[in-house]
Amino acid sequence: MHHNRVEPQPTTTGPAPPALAAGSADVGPRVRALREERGISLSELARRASVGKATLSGLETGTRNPTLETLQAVAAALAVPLTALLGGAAAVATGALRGTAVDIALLRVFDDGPVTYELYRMRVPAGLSQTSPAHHAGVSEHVTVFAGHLRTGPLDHPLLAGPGEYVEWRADVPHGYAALGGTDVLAGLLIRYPRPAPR
Amino acid sequence: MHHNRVEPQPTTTGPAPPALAAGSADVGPRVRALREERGISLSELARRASVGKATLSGLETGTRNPTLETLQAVAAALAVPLTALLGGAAAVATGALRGTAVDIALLRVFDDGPVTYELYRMRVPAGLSQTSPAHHAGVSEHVTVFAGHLRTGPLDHPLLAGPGEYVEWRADVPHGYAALGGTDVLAGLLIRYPRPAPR
DNA sequence: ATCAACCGTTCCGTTTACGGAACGATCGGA
DNA sequence: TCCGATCGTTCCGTAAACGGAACGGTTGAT
Repeated sequence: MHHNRVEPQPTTTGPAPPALAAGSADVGPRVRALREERGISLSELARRASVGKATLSGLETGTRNPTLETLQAVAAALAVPLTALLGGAAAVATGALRGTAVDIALLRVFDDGPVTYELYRMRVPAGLSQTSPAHHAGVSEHVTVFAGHLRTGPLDHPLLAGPGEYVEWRADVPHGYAALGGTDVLAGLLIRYPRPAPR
Repeated sequence: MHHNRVEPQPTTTGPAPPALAAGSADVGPRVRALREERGISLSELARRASVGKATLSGLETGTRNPTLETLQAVAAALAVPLTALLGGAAAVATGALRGTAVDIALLRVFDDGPVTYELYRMRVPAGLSQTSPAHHAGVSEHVTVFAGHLRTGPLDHPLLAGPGEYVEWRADVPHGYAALGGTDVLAGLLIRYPRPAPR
């Protein structure tokens, strides 16, 4: 590793960042996979991206710590979004796993002044269901179903949504999620928190 | 610029990649915005991310070309996905810079085997419209409208979608986005890039 | 008015990612 | 069986990103 100084922790202010494993950096294997998928050689890709073979070799084998510029050049030569090289990598600090039946991943938090939005991608395995306790007053949930058939919303007033459909409800009561029929449900979930706690 | 050698073009094989404007690298402003959103100082963020103030200053002002490691450390300290720092950056090889009318933010990339998905949140100001050039063959776009009324899709076969509605189309032709009526359109946009399209 | 604390930038020596040029290995065609 | 072409890795000098320390500017308490 590189700049992992031992940090005697002068810590004037903050309690220092969480350890957060370097993680997220299987960029090398990803690039190599994308390249081989296209059936082109390391030399050829280096040529197309206008980077040195040494650079690309070091990137793929993980023995170097590439610059943004290098990553951009390689992504362009592979004709993929730059972000594809960093892929599932995301591994956010906040990554929240909520319960077992529902596979839910926090995509992004928007802090729009007096309101906070949390955007999730949610997958409910076929036939499974899960309940969730009430949130604070004013919180609402907004679900867009992409695949499967979902029963969701307050436990005493459930809502149904199929592919392409959108439902929303006030989430200050206990609510649930259930996948109906034989297919998994894939959906986007947006939770709106009025007047949230900072951070 | 940095490694923009004049390229006498030995060109054994490929015709070399398109120029591809460095683009995509408004990383600095984005980091600064995220930091100020949280109300923390440059010094404080540098401390939390365990990077030098000089490094962070150079990153935010765009006078340095950060390494992946630096970007990861900063993203972690900001508690956002690494991809969020590269955000609208998505300006891919597809050359799809989406211009001024549509305010579009990359939320997340899913790399599911042979396909890449990009999830965006999109806002089209009331009354405005914008067109976008064709993407690669096989690329499709999927829009879920949350608010407002959107006219979108291929220029010669436009689609309409109101709140909660979902539309999709093949994006390998020129297409557009327009907000109808008096309200802004807020929508989720999912772009699907099928993988292998080697030369 | 003074001063300590902090801000963001700039300077500087060290570390390291960079491209080019080697290297041995592998593969086809003469 | 050569042998030229290309493969991916390694070596090397250069360019630049790095962290630390200084800088001047601003703020708030004494």
